Amino acid sequence: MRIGQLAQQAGVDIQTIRFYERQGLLPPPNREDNGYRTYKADHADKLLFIRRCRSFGMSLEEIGVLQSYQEQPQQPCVAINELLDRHIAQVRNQIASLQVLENQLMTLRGCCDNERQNLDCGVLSGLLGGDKPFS
Amino acid sequence: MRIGQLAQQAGVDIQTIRFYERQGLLPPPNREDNGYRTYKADHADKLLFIRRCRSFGMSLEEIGVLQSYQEQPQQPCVAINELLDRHIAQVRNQIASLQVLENQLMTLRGCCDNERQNLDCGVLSGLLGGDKPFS
DNA sequence: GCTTGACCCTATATATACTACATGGTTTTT
DNA sequence: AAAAACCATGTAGTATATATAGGGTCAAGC
Ligand SMILES: [Zn+2]
Ligand SMILES: [Zn+2]
Ligand SMILES: [Zn+2]
Ligand SMILES: [Zn+2]
Repeated sequence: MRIGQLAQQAGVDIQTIRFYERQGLLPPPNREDNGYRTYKADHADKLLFIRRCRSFGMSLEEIGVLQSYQEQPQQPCVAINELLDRHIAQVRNQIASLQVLENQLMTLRGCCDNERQNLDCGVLSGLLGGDKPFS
Repeated sequence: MRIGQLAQQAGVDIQTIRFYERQGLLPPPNREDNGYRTYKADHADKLLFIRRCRSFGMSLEEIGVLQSYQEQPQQPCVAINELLDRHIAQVRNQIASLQVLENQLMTLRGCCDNERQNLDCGVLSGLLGGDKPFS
């Protein structure tokens, strides 16, 4: 299988596959005489694993760690679950931060009724910080 | 005022000020004979405006647009409020995406009880995609 | 006069996870 | 044979800074 086929199969850009190889997430495939990469089913599996982890928002570094766990089948899986727990905690932190931000933004938005000049815009005043609409 | 003073006053790294200047968000200040930048109160105001916008999660590009509105005091402020509305909508989209992700992650987390080997870890199986715990 | 430390300058590299381009070689199709 | 499609490497771009390298400037103390 050449890189274009693999890319189409996995729904990934060709460049992305080469990028994962450079990052050490995909092992370097064999090369044909002309230098073309040739992949086997194993590579396709690994690529799908990466993409699946990415769809869960994991970083490439986290994915690399998970791969190393995969290569130690006898080890207790506590480390895997801890990694996932940290990842979930981080997602929750992001959500919480964004919710705080959303509230601040709505307060700011409430400072203008949309029918003024830029000079008197409550939103712009709020951003300038002169009058403080926030406690 | 030199760059170090301005940085301390605004609670910003010196590099960040130079970075904003390169990005066109801060006007190039005058230089002393030795090449040192000298700032006035106006610069401090502009820097605080940028930082305040950043604390609301706005991009540097959005901030640039807001600055251009600021320089047109007579224009109706509708554009400002629309920019803010778009920004709020984007924050809400991010929150929604992250909440979907959080649910998926919790489902995945429920696939393992923490007391197995990596080989049998439900989390790892879920990431490998062989058995599909998701609809 | 000289050293030390604090401050300033530019230019470049790093982080993330790709994506796009430039340039050139190879294969396949027409 | 020519054109289209594919592959290769290497570079640069995205966003928002932060960090480092290597060097110039300035004020104080000895
Ligand atoms: Zn994570
Ligand atoms: Zn307004
Ligand atoms: Zn925005
Ligand atoms: Zn497990």
